[in-house]
Amino acid sequence: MLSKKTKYGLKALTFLARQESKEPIQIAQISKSENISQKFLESILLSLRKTGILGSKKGKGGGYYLIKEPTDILMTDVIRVLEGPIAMVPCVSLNFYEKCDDCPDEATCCVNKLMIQVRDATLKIFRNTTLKDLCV
Amino acid sequence: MLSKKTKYGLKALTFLARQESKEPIQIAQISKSENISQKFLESILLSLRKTGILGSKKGKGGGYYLIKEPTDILMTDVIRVLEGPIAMVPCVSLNFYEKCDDCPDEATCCVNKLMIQVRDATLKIFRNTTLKDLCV
DNA sequence: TATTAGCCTATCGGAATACTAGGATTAATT
DNA sequence: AATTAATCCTAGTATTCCGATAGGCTAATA
Repeated sequence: MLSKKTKYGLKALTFLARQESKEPIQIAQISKSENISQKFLESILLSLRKTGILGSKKGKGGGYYLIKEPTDILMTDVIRVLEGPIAMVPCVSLNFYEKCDDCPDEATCCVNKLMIQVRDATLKIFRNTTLKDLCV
Repeated sequence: MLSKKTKYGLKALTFLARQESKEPIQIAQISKSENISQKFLESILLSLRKTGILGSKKGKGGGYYLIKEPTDILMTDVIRVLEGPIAMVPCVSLNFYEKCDDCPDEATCCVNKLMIQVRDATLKIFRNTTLKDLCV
């Protein structure tokens, strides 16, 4: 299940990508337009800034803005920041790999093989989708 | 993230599918072979029985067994019983649809469109995978 | 210097997850 | 009939995570 954090994050990013000018947009404005709790959104945007997807400006007239062009922002990056691993099981995660403690051997694990397929299919979509594609 | 319930359930089903005879297998045996807490496994197998994927025999010499051939047991059915919705968001779920309360219009929702793609890709895999495929 | 807006940490309630306990029930064996 | 072995079933618990909130701090602008 997709977390609200990810959902809200994607909505906020899309909102920013739809702006014509590149002036900073305030949290309050995004929060109202997209029906998102302002304080919660605040923490989401903060994490997007810390990972280099968003830029921010403090003080009066401040807000958040996209650092890169929407066509250059890949879903793989966004999802990994917001949701964490794309894989459904740590033992098939490319970026967040962890061995299962109950599994003696990954090579013969039925779950492992199935989840690799799912991971690859999902990755294929996220790698081929940019923020621009979400704006349509 | 895949729940342990689903993971254990898949392992147990695969274990049963690998058996040569169709005699009932006891929970204790599966639990030991697959490193799964017996009591937890008990509740998982129970739900698989209630949804018609497994059969059981009570009393001495009892246990669980597959009702259908492994080639006739689809991942779509197993996953839906164990994990619930395959979709990552209720608003794109085929079997567990729910409207989002924060979304005014699904047609223009950026998350919706993306998650439909993911759902379809995942469904395609689960529809083309049977329990037999997991046994290899 | 006053105001605005992001920065940051801490916390909290509720829901879901991952189990666990213990008795009831059923069936085979002795 | 008694014993044993297994599932059935309800309930409960411990822990973790999620979504959200509170409140002060810092930086930038007017």
